[in-house]
Amino acid sequence: MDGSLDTFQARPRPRPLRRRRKGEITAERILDAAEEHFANHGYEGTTLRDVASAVGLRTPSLYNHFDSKDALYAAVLERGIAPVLATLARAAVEGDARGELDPGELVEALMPQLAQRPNLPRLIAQETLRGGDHLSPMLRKWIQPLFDRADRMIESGPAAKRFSADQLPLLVLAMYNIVVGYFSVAPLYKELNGTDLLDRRMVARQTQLFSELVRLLFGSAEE
Amino acid sequence: MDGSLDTFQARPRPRPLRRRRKGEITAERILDAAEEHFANHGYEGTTLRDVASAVGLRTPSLYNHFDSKDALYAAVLERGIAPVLATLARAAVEGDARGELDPGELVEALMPQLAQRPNLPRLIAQETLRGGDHLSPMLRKWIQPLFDRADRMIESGPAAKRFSADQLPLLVLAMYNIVVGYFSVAPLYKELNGTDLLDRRMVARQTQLFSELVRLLFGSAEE
Amino acid sequence: MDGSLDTFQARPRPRPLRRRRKGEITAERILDAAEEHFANHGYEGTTLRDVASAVGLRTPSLYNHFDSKDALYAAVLERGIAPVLATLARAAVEGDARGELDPGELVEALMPQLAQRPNLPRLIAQETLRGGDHLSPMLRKWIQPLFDRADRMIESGPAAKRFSADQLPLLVLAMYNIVVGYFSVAPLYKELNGTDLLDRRMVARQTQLFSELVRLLFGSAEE
Amino acid sequence: MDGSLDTFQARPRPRPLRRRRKGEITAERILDAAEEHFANHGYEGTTLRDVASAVGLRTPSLYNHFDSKDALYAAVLERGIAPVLATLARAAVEGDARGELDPGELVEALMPQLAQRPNLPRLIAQETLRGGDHLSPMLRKWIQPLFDRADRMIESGPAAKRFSADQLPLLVLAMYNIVVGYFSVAPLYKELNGTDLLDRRMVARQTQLFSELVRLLFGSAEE
DNA sequence: GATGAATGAGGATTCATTCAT
DNA sequence: AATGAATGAATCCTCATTCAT
Repeated sequence: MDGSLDTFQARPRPRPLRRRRKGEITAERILDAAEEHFANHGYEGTTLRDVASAVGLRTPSLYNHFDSKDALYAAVLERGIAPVLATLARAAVEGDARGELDPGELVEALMPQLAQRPNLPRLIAQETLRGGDHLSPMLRKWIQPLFDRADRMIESGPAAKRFSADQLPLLVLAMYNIVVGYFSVAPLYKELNGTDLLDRRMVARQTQLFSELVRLLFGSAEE
Repeated sequence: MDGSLDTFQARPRPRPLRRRRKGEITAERILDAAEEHFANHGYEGTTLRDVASAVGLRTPSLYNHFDSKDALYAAVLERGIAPVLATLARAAVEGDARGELDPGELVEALMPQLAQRPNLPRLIAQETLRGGDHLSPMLRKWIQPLFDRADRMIESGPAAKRFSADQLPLLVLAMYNIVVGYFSVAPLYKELNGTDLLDRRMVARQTQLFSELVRLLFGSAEE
Repeated sequence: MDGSLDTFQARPRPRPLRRRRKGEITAERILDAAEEHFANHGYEGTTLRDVASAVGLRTPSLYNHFDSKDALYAAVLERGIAPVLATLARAAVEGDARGELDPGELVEALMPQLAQRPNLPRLIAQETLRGGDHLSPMLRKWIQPLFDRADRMIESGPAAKRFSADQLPLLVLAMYNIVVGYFSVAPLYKELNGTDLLDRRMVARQTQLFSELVRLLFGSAEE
Repeated sequence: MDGSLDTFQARPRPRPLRRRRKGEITAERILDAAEEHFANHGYEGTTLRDVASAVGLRTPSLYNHFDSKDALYAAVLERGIAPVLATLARAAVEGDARGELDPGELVEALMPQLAQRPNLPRLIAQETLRGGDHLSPMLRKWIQPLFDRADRMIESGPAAKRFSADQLPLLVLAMYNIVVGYFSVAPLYKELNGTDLLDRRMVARQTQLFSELVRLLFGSAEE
């Protein structure tokens, strides 16, 4: 439950948790800064100098930790997306176990996680816009099953009664866009409206609204 | 006195299409190419050489038509966004006239328009992600009232009975994200799933789904 | 005394003075603007666009009047320098005729002429700094005899008694620099001190000072 | 506590000159090359490629040492002008101390210094011609007091008896132009006459002539 | 592990010049 | 005679990357 790569990558080593080497810490700080810049300015809009100076380093030092700009980008994506996928996977497994998956529950697990790392969804949005052109193969590997699973989950759920089979994937897509879009729009929204969507209360409100929405659409028919 | 402005503003111009100056045509083609690249790769990810060579020109020739990369970008945004706003404005006016605005109708007017120029929503998404940082003041001027109007429309509509005042703006935002996201995801979706979201049938399906959704949420209570 | 090329080039044609073609007028205006810019910013610092727009034309139109930037530059130099040389030549001839040349007189003839076209000396200064590198051959042809004649004039004058033969050329050079420098410095001087060296009174003062100086150095010994 | 700062701040450092960092040497060589080109071709006539290749570098390497062409230019001016000003200042102080400043002495101190770096006066001439337009504020700061001081020195000197108060500043200007002009003309002079004004003997001769001149004009009245 | 220095590739932009209109 | 459009060449500058220290 400590997030980070471990949740995702099985568990290979006996955990050197005690004290991470200085280098590891630096690498982490680089990843943080890079995530921030990549999320805000996209891949091409981010220069290694930006990243380096955000960490208090000179550009060449980055190469002590990452092989290239591309590698850094991949690492950022990987580190960010892994725990999200883990969450989804866990929810799916549990749902399967219980025989039915409560989509509202899933939402309530996912939203706070994204809210804690709002750069993630924005990063994904950037990638999505790039349209698979520069899309890292890794991401492709992950998004694919995600959509598949979602489709299957829903086809077998109560939503199938309310919408035609044709519409179900589009519905999933819509939900996806609501979530990713919420975080993507946040900075602009704040600048325009003054309201900070990343504020805890706003996130809570959105989570509630969204889970209501999801239950309304996919949930058990009793509503 | 029927000088140049008329040619630009709407009117039954004397001999309109017959022969636009070669330069105007070129400028239009540049705008097309630029829209495509900006939508796919963002501002920084687009090079003037890309644009020029897509039009069959050398880079410096672009400067015969636009003052700078920035000016080109602004022109692309302006040309693209204007008609969309016009649609929205028209719908709003009609709605006001009738005393009530049917959101489903609005959707059914908007979606095909966006589908015809799918770069537009993607362009807006790019801008949104950039977070108002590079956001052209023009865009700011347009988005602001858009949100305001949507909020007001809804507050006075039947949705106000179903959702709390707090949630209404978030609902609007969600609708916005569904639309913009739909087109943003299209290329990637096609690459992953094989389904082309921009295909006429898919757009129709999405339009229908979306307008149902909108009516479900905002529409008259009888549903 | 009407300046212009005629004074210099003997007198070939019967003078189409009646009405110059529009083209000639335009050419003249181009020369004026070019002179201004070349004098202020040097050859490389002047763009044809600057010149053209100072005349209210577009760049390509210049090519209807001059073959190239270089040709324009040469024309500016030629038009400007010719009358000055004519003045000097006339003074020399008269001096020869009288058996002795009064340098003070020469100064008093030259200074007002330069003051009327202060761009000229600045242009020459620019050229001089370029050091013969880009120095138009034409200019070379003119400056050479100028120095020679000055040297001869002085060697045979009373200054030869007061200064060694070695020093005489340097003295001539100094006088040259005083004059050219005066006009070269003018704009900066105005900006720094507020005093406009090109003002009529200042020029008069400088002319008087300078001719005193010249008489003091080169003049008849009785002083 | 004798950490890093001491090494940086002035002090009898342990081994100072032994080995300047390679970068410092390169920067110096860049300054040399830039000075040469700026003096000969002016700011606009100088390309960074010229400078770089004169040092045996590629253009982008210059940016490891100077922030921009402008910054390089400013550095050249600063480095060149500082010692000259120091000389003038020293002379002024000594003159003040003795109660009277011998202008001849000043000349004899200044001329050899300029002769050693003849690019300097040419650089100043270039700047002067540009007329304060691009004139670095730094330069402005320096030239201003220079003229002021010169004026004051002379007003209180014996020259005030020989010339009217009106003429004194013009006299100072003339002296300035003689000096700056001498070096500015040198390359052209050599090409035209064959005589190298920068040759030691010529400089000596000019120095003598000039100091005679100065003494004649400003010096004690006994002449 | 950090960095100063160097550089090839490329990016936006300017410029002189040409040509068809 | 004037100009809109096009362009090769060149300019300043940035960037990712390398390497020696």
